[in-house]
Amino acid sequence: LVHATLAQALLLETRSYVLSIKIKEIAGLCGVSVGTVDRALHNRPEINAETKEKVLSIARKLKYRPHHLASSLAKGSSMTIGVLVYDLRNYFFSQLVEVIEAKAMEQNYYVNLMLSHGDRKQEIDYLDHMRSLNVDGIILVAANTGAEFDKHLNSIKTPIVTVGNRVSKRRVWVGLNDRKAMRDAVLFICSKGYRRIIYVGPQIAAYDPKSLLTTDQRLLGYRESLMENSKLGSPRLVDRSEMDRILDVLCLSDSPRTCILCSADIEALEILKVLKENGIDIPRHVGLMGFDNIDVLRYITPRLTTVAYPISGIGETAFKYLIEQIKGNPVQSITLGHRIIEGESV
Amino acid sequence: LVHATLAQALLLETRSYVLSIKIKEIAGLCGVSVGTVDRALHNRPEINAETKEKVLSIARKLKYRPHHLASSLAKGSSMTIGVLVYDLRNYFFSQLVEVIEAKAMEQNYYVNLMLSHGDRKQEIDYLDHMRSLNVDGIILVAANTGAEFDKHLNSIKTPIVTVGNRVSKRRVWVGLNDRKAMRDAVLFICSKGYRRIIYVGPQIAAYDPKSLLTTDQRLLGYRESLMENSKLGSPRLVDRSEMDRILDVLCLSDSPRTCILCSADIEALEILKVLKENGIDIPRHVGLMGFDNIDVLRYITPRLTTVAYPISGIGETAFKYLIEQIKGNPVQSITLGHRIIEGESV
DNA sequence: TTGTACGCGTTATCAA
DNA sequence: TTGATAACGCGTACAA
Repeated sequence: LVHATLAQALLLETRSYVLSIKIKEIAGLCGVSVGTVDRALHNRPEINAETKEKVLSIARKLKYRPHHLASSLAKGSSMTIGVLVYDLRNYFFSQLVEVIEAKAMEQNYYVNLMLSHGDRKQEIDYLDHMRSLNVDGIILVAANTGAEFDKHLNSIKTPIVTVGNRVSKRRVWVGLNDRKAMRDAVLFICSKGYRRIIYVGPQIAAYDPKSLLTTDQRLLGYRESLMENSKLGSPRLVDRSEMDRILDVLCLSDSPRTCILCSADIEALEILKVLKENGIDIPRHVGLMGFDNIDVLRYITPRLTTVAYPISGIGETAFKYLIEQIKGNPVQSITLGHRIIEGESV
Repeated sequence: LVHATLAQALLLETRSYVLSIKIKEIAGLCGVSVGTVDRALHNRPEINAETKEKVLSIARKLKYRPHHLASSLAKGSSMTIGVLVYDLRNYFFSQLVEVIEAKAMEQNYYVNLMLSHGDRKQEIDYLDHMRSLNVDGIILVAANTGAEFDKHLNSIKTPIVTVGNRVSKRRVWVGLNDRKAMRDAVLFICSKGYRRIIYVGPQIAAYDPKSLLTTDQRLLGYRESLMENSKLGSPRLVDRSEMDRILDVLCLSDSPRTCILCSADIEALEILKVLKENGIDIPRHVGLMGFDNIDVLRYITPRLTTVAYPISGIGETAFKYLIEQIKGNPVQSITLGHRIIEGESV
């Protein structure tokens, strides 16, 4: 403080709480160089204990805070991971993000969350944006798939972990075997004596059997197991957008025992609502099965039968794998387990 | 291109798609200065049409993308707004964030979303972090309240709009009149013939009547209207954490007609579950009312009576007001309307 | 132990 | 119409 000029002393008085203070100003106030201030702030060894204490005390007094942009630019790293998901109203995503954020905080990482709304252009744009923010790694629930996009991801020289939707089979990924899970669902329904299974999901018409998107994998699982199981008849698909057709398709009067299998709980809830409104009893008149085990199911009656998987586990694993990659350690993809939750609806 | 050296030509071949290219490199390839490249990229008038075209074509070819950190640091602005909320599993927040993100995208703003988890220290830390990111404005659902925090917010020289919880009465804020809304809820319940109203909410014990937090305002509204209405008896409060006590408190046998009023729908759903499990019929044995009108209510039977308000409107308004502030236009706080949704539970 | 000076990638202000 | 150069705030190798 002895070196402080009048102007600097004044600055100490008035500027605290007003403008953010810079390393250079602290240096001026302490009568040392910016290098020394830096050494004090990052407690490096090469510094005298007294000067260090002086610098730190002034820094505290003036509530110094490093300017993150500047430091990230200089270091080429930002202690930040980018997280890119579709949408937050979807329980899977909000839960996933919560877990990742909590884990990141523990390890002093910041999270930069972006929403693609499932828009492929937007997704690419945000990924490029993330790169230009010097994020240290990216957790991605991809809307794009395929070789070209995979190549684009490679061109971003940042570690990436994909979650849920797979971009390609080579890329690091954390998720579950959606196809197998849906096959298990069909088997489960069968075991309960149903002889017809209708599938309801989004964008049924645009379904691509080669796609690695979870929705397509789920539909694929359903189709496959129906094809293999002759007594179930051929697959019957209803698009989410034509939910009102569900009653026609059911043709309750003459049908064999029927179950509606949904690509997601949220579809199942929508159908449940329609069925209730039409006085159709579940599971007496028709069975209903969901997928995801979203949290609100605990408030729904009848208890919905569904497929559960560890969302928190997926989030934790994705983060852990990302950190490993950032550290330079190689990691592999992992498939987490699923299980059927038997409710009262099948 | 004529000015490109061999090394530079090589660079053009191999480096595209590999590393991000910089303005300086484009300048080198085009044989112009960085200033000129900048003029071309930001199509400023002071540039020759030909050179501009040349620069732009190279930039396109090499997929130039401005480095956001560097540009934000230099400009002192980042075309980014910070959004700080509690938690994303809460429908109010996820919906709010979705709307803000959509609006921001329309106007070419990026969003940097952070989660405070309701932690006051964390909140302050993240706000400081935002400042050090040169965000142009902040939308804040505050966990802190009071004069001191208000002062701290003033010290951040960034436009701020608070949502929901008020920090102080002077600060720009968008929300609803929670207190009045809860008073209306009590009146509504009364009008249905109930003579006892029990209130369920979080942290009842820590309730501070001077606080501007929405939860406290809601509880205040309940207390006030009960005090003023002698035939309802004195207020009875049950903390969320002791939900199991609810049945004892009810004392269904000897009681006057009772309704449970909840600080939020999510509490009401929890109670609904308990009541259902105990075979208590709603609204015959007891009434139940929520607050928030969260989206999942559409799947719940009986239809829950609740208080609704325009979440999207709040988000849009908050964003609009923030942009106005960023432009330097003064804005005032605004209270949006609420209304009671009459279900089948009261 | 400390100070200097350059680099991070862009923007902006001068001269030329 | 251009180019050189100083910011932006911090990190760091190198010299002292």
